Amino acid sequence: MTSIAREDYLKAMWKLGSSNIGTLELANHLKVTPASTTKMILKLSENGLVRHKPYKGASLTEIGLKQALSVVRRHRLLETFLSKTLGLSNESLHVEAERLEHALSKDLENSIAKYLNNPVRDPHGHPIPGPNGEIFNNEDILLSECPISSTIIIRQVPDEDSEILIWLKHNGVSLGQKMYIKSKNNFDDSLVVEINNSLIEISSNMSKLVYVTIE
Amino acid sequence: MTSIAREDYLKAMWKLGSSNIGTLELANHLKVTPASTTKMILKLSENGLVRHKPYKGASLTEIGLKQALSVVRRHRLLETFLSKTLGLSNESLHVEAERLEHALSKDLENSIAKYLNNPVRDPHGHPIPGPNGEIFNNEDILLSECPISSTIIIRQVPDEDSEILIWLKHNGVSLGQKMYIKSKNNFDDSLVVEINNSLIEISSNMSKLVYVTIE
DNA sequence: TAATATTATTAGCCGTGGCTAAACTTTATA
DNA sequence: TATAAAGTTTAGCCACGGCTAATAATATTA
Repeated sequence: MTSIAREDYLKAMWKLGSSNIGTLELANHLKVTPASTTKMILKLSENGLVRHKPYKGASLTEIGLKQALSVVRRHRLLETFLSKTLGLSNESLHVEAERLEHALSKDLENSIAKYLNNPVRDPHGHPIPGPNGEIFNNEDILLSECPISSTIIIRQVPDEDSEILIWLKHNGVSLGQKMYIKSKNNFDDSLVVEINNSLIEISSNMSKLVYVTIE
Repeated sequence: MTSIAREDYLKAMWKLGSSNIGTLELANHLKVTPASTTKMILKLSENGLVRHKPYKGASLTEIGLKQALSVVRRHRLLETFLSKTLGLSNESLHVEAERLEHALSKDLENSIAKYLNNPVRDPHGHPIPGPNGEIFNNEDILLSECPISSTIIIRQVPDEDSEILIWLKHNGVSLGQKMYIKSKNNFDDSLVVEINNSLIEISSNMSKLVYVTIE
């Protein structure tokens, strides 16, 4: 009744937000056709994991959400585990965890969590849901929404799309890093920030993928 | 074209020996019906991984063998890795590795092998095939075949069937352990061995599952 | 050797999770 | 508001990997 495909759908829905997820949106995210997506949504709906209003969109039920968070937990624990033991680069962590997350038993999940001292953030700074789906209160805000002249600390970077990760690394942007926001370009919303006494420009797209706290 | 099921068939065939593997035998090992097994054998045969003579039995081709050994390598590396990092008990290692082995990328396999310094034996003493299927010359012999009055060292214990593992542990039989073979019962082939100055009886079944070297 | 038991294969079904093509809603635009 | 475009669903196909029931080949044993 659970399967890799189903877990992938649930996780994708969780990533796409809380309600009214479009079939096309979900299909694109999973790289399958909309027809396949509709079919799966109906299946998950029958099983009480998803709410679905035809032509209007879908969303996770409580049970579906819990299962989605279980997958996310396994994913992020695996990233943390592989990072700590093997020292894999941040760019490769995601894709490896993506394959392994479906094969992790509850026992092994528990062992890994214990080994890591029940971490609440993964190597990208993302919160790791607890064993019952509890997620700590996440007060981080998007870099793009920070006021000018504030000093901020990088808290979360994406785990997918390794190009961005490589760009970030190349420009010395890593978790825990402090930056000072110098100015914002009103035309394209790009930022100029000071980091280690040097100035770098951060595009609007980029600044919408990075979460920070204001110091 | 590869899949979990196919990998399971290949690995099972490897375990069952080199040639003329019966459909029923394979089916029982995999806990599927003989009909399913025939079907899969035909598929694998079409793909050049298996040789098959109808009603006569099946065996792995060179390519099939290589793929089987790749699965075995992943399995044994995972057991070694989980044992070293998480300190899992020998009894639980097998079942966890069984699930993960199919989700291990070549990259991650390499990382783990490197991390472990390219081990040639897993925690049960089984040889770990190399990245191209090379397996070191295994000179261990079955405990059941040792002459009386020989001193031997335990080299390999089963990784499945945790009852046996628990019995072994309970009786102080672990890898590297020395024993002296006192006597053999000619009726049931059970052995009496001396281990840490105490005598234990080892049934014939058991002694056919443990590999040793003679000191 | 003939009857029987064992083992293997074939035929045909099922659920899963993809796909394409066609039909149907909803939304946007002229 | 009528039409076009975009998004969604349905219908029907396919490969995979199970299953049962029926048939066929091989082995055993009387």
